[in-house]
Amino acid sequence: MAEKKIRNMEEFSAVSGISRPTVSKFFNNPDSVRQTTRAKIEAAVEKYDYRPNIFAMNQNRKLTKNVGIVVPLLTDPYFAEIARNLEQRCLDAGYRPTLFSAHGDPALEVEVLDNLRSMKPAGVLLAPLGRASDRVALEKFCQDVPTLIFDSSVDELGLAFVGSDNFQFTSHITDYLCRTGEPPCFFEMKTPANPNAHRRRQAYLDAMQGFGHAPQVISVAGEGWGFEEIGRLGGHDALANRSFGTNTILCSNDRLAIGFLTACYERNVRVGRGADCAIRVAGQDGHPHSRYTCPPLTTISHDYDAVSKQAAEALFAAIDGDVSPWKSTRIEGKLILRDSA
Amino acid sequence: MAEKKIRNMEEFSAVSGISRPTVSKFFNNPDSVRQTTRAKIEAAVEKYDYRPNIFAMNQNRKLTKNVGIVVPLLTDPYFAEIARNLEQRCLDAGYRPTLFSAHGDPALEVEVLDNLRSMKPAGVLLAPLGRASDRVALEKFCQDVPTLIFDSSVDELGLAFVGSDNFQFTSHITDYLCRTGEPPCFFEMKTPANPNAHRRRQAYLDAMQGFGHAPQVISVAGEGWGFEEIGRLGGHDALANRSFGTNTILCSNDRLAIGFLTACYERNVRVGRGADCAIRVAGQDGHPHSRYTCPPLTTISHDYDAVSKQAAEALFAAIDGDVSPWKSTRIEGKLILRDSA
DNA sequence: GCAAAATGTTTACGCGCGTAAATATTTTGT
DNA sequence: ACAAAATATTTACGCGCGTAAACATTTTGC
Repeated sequence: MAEKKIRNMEEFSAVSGISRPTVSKFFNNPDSVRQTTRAKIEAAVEKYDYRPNIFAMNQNRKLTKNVGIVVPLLTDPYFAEIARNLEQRCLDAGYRPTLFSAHGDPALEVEVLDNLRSMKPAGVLLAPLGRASDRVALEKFCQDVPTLIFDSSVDELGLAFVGSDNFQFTSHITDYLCRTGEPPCFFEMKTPANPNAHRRRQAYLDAMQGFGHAPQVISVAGEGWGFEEIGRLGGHDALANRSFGTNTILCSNDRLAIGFLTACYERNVRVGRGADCAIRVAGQDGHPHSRYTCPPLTTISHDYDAVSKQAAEALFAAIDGDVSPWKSTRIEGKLILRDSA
Repeated sequence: MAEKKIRNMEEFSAVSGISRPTVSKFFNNPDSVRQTTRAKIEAAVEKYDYRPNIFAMNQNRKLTKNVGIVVPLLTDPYFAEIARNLEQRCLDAGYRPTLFSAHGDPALEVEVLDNLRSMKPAGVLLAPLGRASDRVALEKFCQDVPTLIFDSSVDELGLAFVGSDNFQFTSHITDYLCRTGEPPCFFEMKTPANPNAHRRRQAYLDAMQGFGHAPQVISVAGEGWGFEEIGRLGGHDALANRSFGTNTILCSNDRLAIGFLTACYERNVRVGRGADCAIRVAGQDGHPHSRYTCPPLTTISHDYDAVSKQAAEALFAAIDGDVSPWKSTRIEGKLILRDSA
């Protein structure tokens, strides 16, 4: 290092002893040049700390190495965690990931996609807002940009869908709850943000029927993405009105459960599976925080690794020209037994 | 809309009836052209949905409108929240923010900065990893790119520092705890990730001395960014060994406190300020999750709005040519009284 | 060792826009 | 209404790199 500063690929090609077009090829794909020349170029890169100008690079290439990662709400640790996972996979595959969040706002989601479009991304990993999304805008975007939908499915949008198997999630945990105590009531938002919630409710109803139990769904009011507060307030109401027919509550998701646990605490309702406990509470998602509630929350966890792996690989395959038809991949969750149920 | 597609600024200038250089000026700064021409261009933008190619735009401009926002760990809701705040302010000011996370890894932090450099950002808002950061790399970066440091100060790095007043944080909450019950013990990590922790410990020691109480610091082992688990494990140890001289625990930060509360729960230690409670626990940060612990966590909260506002404004001022000398702005926190203490 | 295949070099052009200079047109102040 | 100031237009070049074509060189297989 510490040689004179290289200003552009022309100068770099001079000092590296390799012609500019070949250098250009190298930066597009190091494997596209001979091993010996690759070594020479890499040595020069090391020595002169040269990097091609990304703006000039991307200007003429029809497809860049950019990949957009869009989530509905980055302040939700679940999305932050899956985004982190995806980001790493993009990096490992030689792409340049960029993170975006709609922050729960449909207008912002559209804005983000518009912005993304101008980056000519090779592909996009998109977790839509769900119900609130501007369907037309999403469809238009997916027509222009190879987009893989994850977390929350919207019809047959994009290249494919990869997410968790919400039916299995709820079946499995309902099953567990039924076999270890009273059958659960289902605690959910009346107007959930995304369609996974509907699947979970349906899976609950199916599972209860399978067991021959009468299902009971408690739907609480509340809009937006402040799930904990919705769960807390709704929990207070439901507990005050003795809405629950059994002593077991299955929440539609962990954030709702976290709020519900707070309501229980505030009402002095002891939660857990011990003899001295009044109710059992379970969540769904394997939220990073669920380990640290009091009591620690029994839940069924997304397989973060598997979801992000399948999603990333499917997108990369599509970018590389794979034109398999739309399909939906749903990955099973794992039950995490803790003290709350 | 729905006219033929405009391919570049040349074509756009034709249909808008304004010369290309003027159109170019407009996109650089809409206020730099006459109102009448601005209206014409904006009408054409609306009609043809044209947007200049950002790669071509940024190629020749010495300074782009890009702003990087770098945090140590985006999966921490505290950083996610402050990043969201900053992002919005950048957008409002007409910049193009891009979010980055070092994911707790010093090597990744350097990589992020390297990546950022190639984006020729007008400025960067950087919350360093802290102790683990590659000091030399940071300094070099700050020399090349106008960088405002926030959250965690590193000497007199960058343009300026904006963050919370950690001395005030700890003084204030120590004060509160002393006046409402037994004086607090201080619960912290032995090798904290960032320098704020040292300030907090010192502020605790000072405050206790001011009250004439004997301070007691419990430093627990643990590396990395899994604060909750460190707090939980350390909490178990400390409780088992009866390390606490008083019934009041002030945690160095909320995530540590959250883990500590879990340890209390697991050991059947009742937390709160009621007569039937064994200990009081308080945190520091106003973590988004602190409202939903059991019991809800008494803490002292960052003024997210004020920090992000001051940080963003200071950066924008510097970008606009303001060359005021380095300074440190520290913003006071607000006590949030809840049930835990 | 030789021809075929693979890879590299030379040359040349274009991408879409920033920007400078000279000139033309409009707006402003009085 | 007129000169001065402000703003637009015309013309032209350059940024740094992608990429195509024709050609030269190296590598590979047998």
